Amino acid sequence: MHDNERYDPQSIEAQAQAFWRDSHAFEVREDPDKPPYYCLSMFMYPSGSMHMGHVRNYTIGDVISRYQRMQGRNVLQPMGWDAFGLPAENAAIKNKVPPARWTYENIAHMRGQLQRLGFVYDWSREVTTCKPDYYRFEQLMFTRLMRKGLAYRKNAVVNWDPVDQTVLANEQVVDGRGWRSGAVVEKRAIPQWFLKITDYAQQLLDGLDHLPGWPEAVKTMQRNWIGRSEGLEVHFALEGEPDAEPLTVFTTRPDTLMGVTFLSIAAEHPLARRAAEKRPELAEFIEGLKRGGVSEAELETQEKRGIDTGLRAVHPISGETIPIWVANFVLMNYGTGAVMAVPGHDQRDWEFARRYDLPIRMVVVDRSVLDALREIRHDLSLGVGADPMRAALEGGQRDAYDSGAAVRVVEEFERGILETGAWSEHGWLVNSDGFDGLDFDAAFDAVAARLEADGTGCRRVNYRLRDWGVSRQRYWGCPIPVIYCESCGALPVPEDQLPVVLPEDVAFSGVQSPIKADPEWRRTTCPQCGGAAERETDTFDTFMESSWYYARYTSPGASDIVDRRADHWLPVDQYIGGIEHAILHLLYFRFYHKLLRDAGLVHSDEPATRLLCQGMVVAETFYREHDSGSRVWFNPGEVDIERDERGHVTGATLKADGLPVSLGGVEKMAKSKNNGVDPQLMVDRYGADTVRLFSMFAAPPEQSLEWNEAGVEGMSRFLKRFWREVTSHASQPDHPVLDPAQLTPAQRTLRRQLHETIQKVGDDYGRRHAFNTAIAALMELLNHLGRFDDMSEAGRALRHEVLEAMVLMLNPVTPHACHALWQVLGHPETLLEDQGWPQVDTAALERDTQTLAVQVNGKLRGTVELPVDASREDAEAAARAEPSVARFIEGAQVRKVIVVPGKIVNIVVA
RNA sequence: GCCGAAGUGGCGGAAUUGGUAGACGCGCCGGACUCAAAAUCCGGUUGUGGAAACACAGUGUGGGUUCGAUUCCCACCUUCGGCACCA
Repeated sequence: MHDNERYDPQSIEAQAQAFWRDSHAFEVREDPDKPPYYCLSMFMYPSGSMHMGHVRNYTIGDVISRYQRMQGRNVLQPMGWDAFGLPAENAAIKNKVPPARWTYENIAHMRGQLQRLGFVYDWSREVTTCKPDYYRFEQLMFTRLMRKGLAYRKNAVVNWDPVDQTVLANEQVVDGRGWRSGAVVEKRAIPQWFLKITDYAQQLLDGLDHLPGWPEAVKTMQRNWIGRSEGLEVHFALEGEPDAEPLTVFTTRPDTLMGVTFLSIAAEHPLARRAAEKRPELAEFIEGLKRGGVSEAELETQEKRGIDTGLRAVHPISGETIPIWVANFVLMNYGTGAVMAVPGHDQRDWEFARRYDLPIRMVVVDRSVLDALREIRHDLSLGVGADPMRAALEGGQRDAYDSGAAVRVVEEFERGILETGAWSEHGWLVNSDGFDGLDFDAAFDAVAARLEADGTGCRRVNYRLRDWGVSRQRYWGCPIPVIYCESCGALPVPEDQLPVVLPEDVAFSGVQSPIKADPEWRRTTCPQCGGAAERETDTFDTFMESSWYYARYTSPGASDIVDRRADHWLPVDQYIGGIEHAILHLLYFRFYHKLLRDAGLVHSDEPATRLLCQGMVVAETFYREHDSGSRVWFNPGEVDIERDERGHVTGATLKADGLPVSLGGVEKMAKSKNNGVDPQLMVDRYGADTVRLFSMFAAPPEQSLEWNEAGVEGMSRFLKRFWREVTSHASQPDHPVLDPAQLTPAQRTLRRQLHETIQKVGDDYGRRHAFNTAIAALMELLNHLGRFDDMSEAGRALRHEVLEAMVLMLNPVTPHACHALWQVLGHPETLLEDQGWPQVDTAALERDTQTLAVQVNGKLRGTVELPVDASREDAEAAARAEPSVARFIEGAQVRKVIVVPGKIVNIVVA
């Protein structure tokens, strides 16, 4: 039996955790009699020790899992390790430990931390992605994709450190320089493996419409990332080379075709390279563009620069000569690597044209300009085309025809386009030969028809999404299962030779991958001709492992990627992870599920039906500035906050010396600002339940959560109070039985509050995932109970009902305390095995009266208490009679009265 | 640069479908208990004016729609997340 007075989290938690562990309480099997529920939290990168972001993510998953289990579902909640990746290599260099050893030690430590927080996983399904028993199936899948033609090899650009002679991750490029060597990074094209995610672009887009349980923000970001656009491919013949391959561009604005004044191509475009052979200044310019990294943020924020290639194209409709420029903002891997420039109607082209003095032409106008032009045309009997219009505007005839106003409208609009900036809205065409007067849609169709008839273009759907480059030139990753043979080419490693094992016991200097440095490892024989051959030494992007782990959990020990058990559990019912994964991981995850489906391994279209993206954990920062300007950061635990008598923060002092420190604002918990709070320390100080409770209470799950130790103490106080309330009630010798029909008004009120709380908490946990308000409702209920000092038999019976329901409702968040208190309340069985969610007694919810707010002209002036069945007339009469209201309508004319039953009466007076 | 999100008391946040802004917690102020302190319990706490009743203002800024807007629309500001090799 537990100590009836004092709440001692350390011993309670040790007992509960031992029980869950020893009884294998959360290991599940497929059970035809119970509805399955698959609750998945994003698995852990084994960085060394758990941080608050993990605590938050996994508490959410654990609360949902335990809640769903109380709803009678067969809940699968697994955990694993996303164990390959760059940090292990960095740690290896720093600490002179092989990446494998560092990783396995971290996993062992962090697994213990998860258990100490009371997160209950089915550990029999644990996956560790750096082990051959996991990655052999990743290799198997890849070889199958190769055979299907969904994996292919092509050149792609990477960040190259010319000093270290190595490829750098974008993260390792700081201000355009290698993070270790400090050398200016270059772009370099090397052959790499790709998966054809673009073949699935339309499916990935359409699938979003069938995911009502995913946040709109994530779906919108994915839609924009996939970036479907409908437009035209336009072929511009090269001047003087009618038989050469034309320069093809893609445009979503065919209505602006007649406003093209130049073409822009990427530096890597074949035409640019060809032209550079004859023009040293062009070659130099292109060479200069190789400096710097490859990240899109870096490319897109660069100053827009370009150079004339000297090549000329022919406009497919007007036959005009159009110059071809190389521009640094044109990306080779988007569209065709070439764009038509319409400076009058595209802001980026406009800026480029102004900078290099290229012509700007107005070919689309708004309604008012179109009408003005029509007026001028009528008066002057001229067409809308460029030259007649110019003649009309410049010919000095405007006054003679009394069209000055119309002329000014046109001139002003055109001046805007020439001098202020591009007009990029849809409008009506002018200066466009036979297309004048057409609107966007009509022009689109007319231009498409014209080009298709001439063979100079066609309609086309284009996606922004690019194929997924999966090659990494690193050691600590899954080896790509490919063999290169001089005579047979690139071949998949035969299935019976998998896995291709990554050696773990290696010396790692950081400059070169040990498997690249080891000729023995590389050497193999060709599976086709039996001749000497070499292995691929690149490894997979770690997003490969995290794209299918959710499926492997369903089929532990399966001899294929997954087995039939996958369809029992999939799709995942609830997936939980950080918003930073909104695009990349979650798109690859969805893509991979479709690959598994098309391989016949699963029979659903999407991997997860509901998604919750939790926010970051942030904390206040504290620092002192040295004379040199450098800052020393102090952990929140080392600092005391000072306040004035109103509670405003006035400053902070360091505990160590009592002298002031500066406040640096609230930031994401990070080593660089030393504001990380160690979960382990918090668990040691307050217990896991308190840490879990605070992380669920302090903010709604999708917002950022500010860690604040005073708030943690508040949660500890609540749990102590609850513990005392239950234990002192349980110390009463007898247990009267509740008769709901025989209650006093005060008892009925408390019972109504209880059942309203049951209703709200269930809705908050299950539907809204608003754990913070669920906990607030339980706190309120405890406050009501604290004021309820009825020690009659009925009063004590009601208290018992309230406390029992509260133990059940708090159980998902604070399972250790509830495990103990359930027994304190006299239940011989454990809460886990036998108890469902408390039932709402709808009879207890009924009320006799309700409160209506009364407004005069929308301002609250009072409230009235009325029977629940009061009519609108009764409500209006009671509202008018209320003295605080009557004052404001006296002597005024009542224009209108709005009655919203059960809510409000608004009296509108003149 | 592009895509997405957020902004409410001293602080974290609540207000679920356009209907009483500030639930709940922290902090602070006052009180009880105590020789005292801690712990605990009780009360108060958006701002301004007022002894009070009460009045006025108030949800990032500026506009708009509505009987009524934290909630819907337009523009803007600030902060945060992502941008394809961090995971």
